[in-house]
Amino acid sequence: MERRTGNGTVPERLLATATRMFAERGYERTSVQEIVEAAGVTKGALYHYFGAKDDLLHEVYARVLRLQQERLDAVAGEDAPVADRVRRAAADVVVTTIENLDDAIIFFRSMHQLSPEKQQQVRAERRRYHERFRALVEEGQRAGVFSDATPADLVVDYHFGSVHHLSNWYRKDGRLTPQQVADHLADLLLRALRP
Amino acid sequence: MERRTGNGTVPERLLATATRMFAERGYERTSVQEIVEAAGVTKGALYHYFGAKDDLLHEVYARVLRLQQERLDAVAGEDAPVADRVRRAAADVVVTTIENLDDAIIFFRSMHQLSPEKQQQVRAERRRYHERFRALVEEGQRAGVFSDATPADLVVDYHFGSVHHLSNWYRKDGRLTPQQVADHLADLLLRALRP
Amino acid sequence: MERRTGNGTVPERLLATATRMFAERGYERTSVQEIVEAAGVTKGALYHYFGAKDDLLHEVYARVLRLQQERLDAVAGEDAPVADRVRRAAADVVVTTIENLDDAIIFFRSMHQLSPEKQQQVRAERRRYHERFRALVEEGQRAGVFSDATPADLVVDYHFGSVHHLSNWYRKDGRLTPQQVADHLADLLLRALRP
Amino acid sequence: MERRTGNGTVPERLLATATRMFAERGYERTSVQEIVEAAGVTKGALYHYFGAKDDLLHEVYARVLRLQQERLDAVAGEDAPVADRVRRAAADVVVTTIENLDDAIIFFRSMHQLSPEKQQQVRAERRRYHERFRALVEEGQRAGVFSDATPADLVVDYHFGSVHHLSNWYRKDGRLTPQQVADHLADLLLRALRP
DNA sequence: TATGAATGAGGCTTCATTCAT
DNA sequence: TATGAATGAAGCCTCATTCAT
Repeated sequence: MERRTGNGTVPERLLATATRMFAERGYERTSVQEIVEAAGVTKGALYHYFGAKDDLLHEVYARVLRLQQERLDAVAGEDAPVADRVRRAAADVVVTTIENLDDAIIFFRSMHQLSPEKQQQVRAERRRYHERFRALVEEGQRAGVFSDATPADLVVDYHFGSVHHLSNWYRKDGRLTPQQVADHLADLLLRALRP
Repeated sequence: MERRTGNGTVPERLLATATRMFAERGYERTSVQEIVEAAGVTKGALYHYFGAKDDLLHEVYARVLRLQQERLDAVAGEDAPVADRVRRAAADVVVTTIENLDDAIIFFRSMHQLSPEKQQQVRAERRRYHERFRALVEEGQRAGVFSDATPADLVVDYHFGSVHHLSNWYRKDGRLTPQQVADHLADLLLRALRP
Repeated sequence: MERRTGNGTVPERLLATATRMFAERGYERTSVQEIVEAAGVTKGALYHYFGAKDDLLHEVYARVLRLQQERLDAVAGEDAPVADRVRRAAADVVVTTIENLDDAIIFFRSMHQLSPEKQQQVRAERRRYHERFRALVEEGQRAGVFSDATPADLVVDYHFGSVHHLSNWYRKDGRLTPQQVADHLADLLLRALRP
Repeated sequence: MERRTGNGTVPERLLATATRMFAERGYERTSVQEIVEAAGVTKGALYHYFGAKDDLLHEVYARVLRLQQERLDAVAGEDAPVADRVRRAAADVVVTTIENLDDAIIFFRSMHQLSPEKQQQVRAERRRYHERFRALVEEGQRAGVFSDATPADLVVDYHFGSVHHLSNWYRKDGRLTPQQVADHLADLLLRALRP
């Protein structure tokens, strides 16, 4: 039976603590000892639930990827004009990224700390996400609602660059709400795609 | 007098080696021992020229920042319509980023490994660059050649996100040349800014 | 549970070994590597119990200070004429210093190797000891059993100089027993204090 | 020809700088690099004049020992009652110690940093000094002007303990002048020796 | 006389992981 | 399920000394 001493189960607490600390100081600068102390458990407990330190990191990636893929699949599958779906997908990924900014910071900074196999796996899932988004853009280009001056691949990378970059500049206490930022960035994308 | 064994002076060789290795495996996963072995010198020699491991990292940043600021200042100061200058600046930063992709990979991934003071310094210089670029966009907005639907700040972050992101997807052996990528990305920016 | 291989627990063995080696060769000339080898454990074990090399040194100081303060407090609080109490305190500190000569050697030679904070702390406790002893001398001066030709402060430093100096000349195999040395030194002090 | 760039010749400047730094931070915590920088010369220059770092330390010892032996020989050889000569010798060593407090700090703290041969040599010269002083005390004991309750050896160590200890408590800005301290300490010694 | 780049050995500390309990 | 003492490898850095110039 899982013990509960703070909020959530032990593995949940460990993952939440690790996420926060990895985002604050970086993966390599956060020791296992510090994580277990902050989570209020012992090393033995951590190794009971996670085989290695980088399993914690991998869990963060898995969580982010799962969430974003689900959101994209949902939006892409809606019954709406393609331009609307692209706009909503573009804005949605901004909002969820901001809402999980710690995850995003880790995501774009620590991937090379994963073991090669796990990196491979993460890259494959990211590609799947990219492909899905690209398909949406291409659908719009074929339909003539988007300019096809720029290859869809590049368009996707263009937009996702700005999403990654959020972790470098967005501040919770800034003057724009997550939704406002999302609307602006989606708007820039749509304007760039105007025929 | 500086000794030469191999190409360049010892500090040059150390910096070049470190740059390559930091880009390949990340700063934390590259040991000082590995750097000096690859550069063919001893640890003592490294510490004769660099006070600490993160001085090597700081040098990479200084080099990138100096180069990009110079290029931007040159382009921004030209005697040409503002839209042309923005397009050239936007494309130029893409080309120089691709030409120094190792630097870029390091730049966007390892800044938090710098000591707090060095981070401060780098952040200040980045801000200066950002401000210069933003001023250019605002100039275009005031002149009416660019839409002012989006705050100039956000526009700059939008574009620079895509520049940062280059280090995640651009491959030297891909099908687009650096100049082609640059033209596409600058074009996307300009299209997004159309009134 | 604490492991035992040899005499005492691991931290006890480490401290005993370090004390001996610091006294023999000095703190700076004793490496952590040598300590753990002599104690039959690994470096990791040492750092499991002591946060830094100078924690070992600090422990020596803490032990000496605690012991001497306890002895002084006990003697000073006795119900006996003040001259007797001073004589006993003066002799007692000589005996315990000789009985812990390694500690004493370290004490008077290595204090400046402690971190500034730990030095501060040690200094504060030494002062407390000094004050207690000085109060005793002043009591005798006020009572007229001691000459007040010399400030009590100086008297205390005079006597303690000879205690410190023991670590420079006393040899276990010399012709005087610890008690004989103690009696002589206490006698010198009391004779110097005769009105 | 010896170059002069600051005050004194290069070797003089080096020795003066090293003395100050050894006293302030300790021998081991002062690097050769720091000494040469503070003295305004280069490493090559230091090694031109001194064969090794610990030659600097040895010079400090040689200087102290030479000076004190000269003073003691002069006082002891005077034509005056033995009690007066002892009092003057006892006071004189206090004054010269305070006047060269840096030397004294080093002397009583760093001897074990010398090479074994140099330690041996220093010990031999100290013994010579000790013997001369002891002879003086014994002369007084035989003459009946001093009590012989305490062995002369112990009397000398008693007094010299207080001299060593000066480096632990004496402050230039304290309320007693060097001469006052010297008089008090010599007085304590003479009072202790009263028959 | 002096330079200062370079050496090479060694110093202290950190840390992910294991394992007997 | 968990503990936490212990391991062992590796990490960054310091420094006295040498030597070609």
